[in-house]
Amino acid sequence: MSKTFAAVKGMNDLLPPQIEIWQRIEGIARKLFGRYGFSEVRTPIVEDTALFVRSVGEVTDIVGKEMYTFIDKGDRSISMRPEGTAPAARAYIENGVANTEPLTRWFYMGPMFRYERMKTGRYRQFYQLGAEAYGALDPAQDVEVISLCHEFFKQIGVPDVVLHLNSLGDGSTRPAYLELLKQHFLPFLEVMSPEAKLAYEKNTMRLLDSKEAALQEAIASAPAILDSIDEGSKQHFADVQRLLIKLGIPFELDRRLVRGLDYYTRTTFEFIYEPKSGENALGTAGTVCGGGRYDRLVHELGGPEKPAVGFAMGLDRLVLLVEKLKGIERAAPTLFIGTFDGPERDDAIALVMKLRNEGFDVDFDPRNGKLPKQKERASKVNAAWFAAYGVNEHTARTLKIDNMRLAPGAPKETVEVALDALPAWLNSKSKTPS
RNA sequence: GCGGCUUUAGCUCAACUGGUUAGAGCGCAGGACUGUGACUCCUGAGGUUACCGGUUCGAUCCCGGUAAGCCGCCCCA
Repeated sequence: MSKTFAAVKGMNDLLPPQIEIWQRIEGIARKLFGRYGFSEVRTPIVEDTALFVRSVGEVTDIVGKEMYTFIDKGDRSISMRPEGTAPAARAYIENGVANTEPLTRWFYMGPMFRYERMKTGRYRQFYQLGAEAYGALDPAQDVEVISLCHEFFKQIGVPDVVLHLNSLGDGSTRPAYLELLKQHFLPFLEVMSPEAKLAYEKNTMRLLDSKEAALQEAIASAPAILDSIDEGSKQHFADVQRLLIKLGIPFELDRRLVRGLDYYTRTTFEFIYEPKSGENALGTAGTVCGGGRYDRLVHELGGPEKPAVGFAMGLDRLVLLVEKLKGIERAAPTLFIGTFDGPERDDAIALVMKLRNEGFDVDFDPRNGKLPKQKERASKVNAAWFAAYGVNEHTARTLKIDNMRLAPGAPKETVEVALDALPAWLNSKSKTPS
């Protein structure tokens, strides 16, 4: 016996029937994002390590300890992308897109890689769907992007996703605010865990979304960044809220929402799954989408001064929710054709292929076998209709087609359709899957 | 990275305080019914009890290690 292999920890096979959920979600995304004016881009899985160090931030966990980094044969430091914003920005700059159009709206979907401790909905190879809008400073751009997320959750059928909103300001007032925060948390240094102390030193704002029990009181009384941001950002944020209300998109102001990546400025938001009743299938990993404005990133990466807003959604979590909430809707053939031994079998097979090539969902059992078995198979794949094709049908040029979606015990329903009339008949049936 | 829990058939789970052919339901395969599914009945296949080691006359059960999965922290989508 030779050794059997298992997928690398944290990386999963996506197989039928679950894959159908992925395809459905991705299909909805392509249509909806397209309608919002966003075009798809695909960037490489790996990038120069320095790209992520510069954009995501050297002290973040993502860059500090979670990247899959290696030296390639040309002695370059390469990293598998841990997120999609930096690669998109790199592509935007490298291809000089800003020179060809003043406003650019992109979306991407694909695998990202982070070496993390696994949990439900959190894997080392995970899938993100993200959007980036470059070139508009106007609050309308923030709101367009948020509206896109909002509508997307609606269309894929995931309710109870709550929009949390905050603003981090344009950065000019941040040093002063950080000083204020440090003052505030100073008396609590003794009760902090080592991790929290580290955060205090390196990334003080992160303390605001810590779940440490000893810090909850300190967090509740901490100064809000919203109170110390610059006037321009305040006005911007007010406009964003006004527009959201106009669009009927509910939101909650969340002063603790700071987000981890260094590049965020002004508006930041998260969509968090918060079911009103019952268990939360995602536990504490309820953030299903995170995003915001990053007006300086493009310039900091060597590009032109271009403001930008974007977000990234974790598809793994959404698939989990859709599966739990709606189950899996399998694609099913409209018509299943049973075959027999004998010369007419070739004609039956030819008929199946012809109908398929004309655009109909028609299936058969390539193993042939007994007719009851074939009909059982038709039932298993949830075919809507079943017809045998043998010598009788071949000479009569007519199929007797049984309805396979009757309630158990209901009287049989059989229709006779001439072979020539099959395409027309299928056309009338193909849009009625129970 | 830290703390805790878990792992038995393809799936969901059993097996008294360690006791010798590890069971069930679902699913899968075949038959009852050689040209018509579902319901019913019968039959069958499928397990080194995650892996490695220890204690014991004897381990699915107790102990240790490893791996994978789950919960919380951390982090984040």
